[in-house]
Amino acid sequence: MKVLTKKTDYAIRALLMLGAKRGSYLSAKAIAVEQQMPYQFLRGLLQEMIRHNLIVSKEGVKGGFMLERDPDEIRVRQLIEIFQGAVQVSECVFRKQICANRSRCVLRHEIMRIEEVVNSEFEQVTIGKLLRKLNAGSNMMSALKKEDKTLQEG
Amino acid sequence: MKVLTKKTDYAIRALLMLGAKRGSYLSAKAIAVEQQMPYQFLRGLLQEMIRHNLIVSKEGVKGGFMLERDPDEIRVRQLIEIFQGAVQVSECVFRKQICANRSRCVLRHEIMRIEEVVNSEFEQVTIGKLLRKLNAGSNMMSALKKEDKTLQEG
DNA sequence: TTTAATTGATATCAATATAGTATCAGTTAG
DNA sequence: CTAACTGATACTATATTGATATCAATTAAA
Repeated sequence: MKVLTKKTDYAIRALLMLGAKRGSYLSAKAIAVEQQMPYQFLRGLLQEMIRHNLIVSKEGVKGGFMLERDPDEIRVRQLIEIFQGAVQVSECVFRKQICANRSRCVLRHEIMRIEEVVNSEFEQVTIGKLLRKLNAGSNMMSALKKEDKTLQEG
Repeated sequence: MKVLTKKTDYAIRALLMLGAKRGSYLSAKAIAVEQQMPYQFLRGLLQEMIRHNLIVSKEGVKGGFMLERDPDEIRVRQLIEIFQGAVQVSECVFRKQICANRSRCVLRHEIMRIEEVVNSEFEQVTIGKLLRKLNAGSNMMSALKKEDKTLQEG
């Protein structure tokens, strides 16, 4: 069971880079190299994010992409919805319809409850929050490097 | 983002049927017909569950499958692990390895936290619990039918 | 004004995962 | 003996995921 697909993973990391360079344009190539992602694949993701008004672009030399919204307003939940579709339990049947199969119903109900838990968790993770952790951590890393060889797990 | 695949969905519902008929053998065919699942596909799932000691089987005429363990000890989390693999975030890298990419690290850490929430939720849902809901609900359904046309959502 | 660095748009492909089917051998109750 | 079963396994189809390729349009700068 995979929580994040490559698309979402790449998209989030691209946004983190854009969030760290707010105000200036960053090219797809620069992101792809830095984050080690397939260039053309990433470009597709960036275009998708433009369509969802998360970022803007500028064509031509010195062009690139720039964060459009406040990083604290960009939620991982939305990114999951864009790139993986909304979290959903097996097939959705119409509301107020008679349950063809009772056990299916009970199971669905239970899963829907968990689904909401998951959604609210992802709702709370924003690009802004991740950026702050990123910054806080980089100091921690250096500190760790000096006093201990044990680094963070990959 | 699909939480349960058909495999897990079918497996759980098959277990619910077996749980409702504890002590006697139920054939794959009976389950497939009642639950409207593809017969051969279901058989594969049942065999997988035998391998994991969740159920036992008897060959020949009047053979079939029977629940091996206490329904309260069969957790949806385990079924997800069997049929969809353990919940995991993008690719796993070895522990205590140096983080090649810091943003990947931070992201992973956050997702792992949510992953644990999801796991503990699914850990708490057992076949036993679902069975009790199933029984509780069937009464409710009849009650509803009498006083109101509004039935449960599919 | 030409050129190189860029995005826009889109087509295609490969790999993997999911869902489902088919077949045949072995077991067993009646 | 036979029909109703499971065991085992091979196969197919479809969908999803991940990735590549191509060409036109735009733009900063030499």
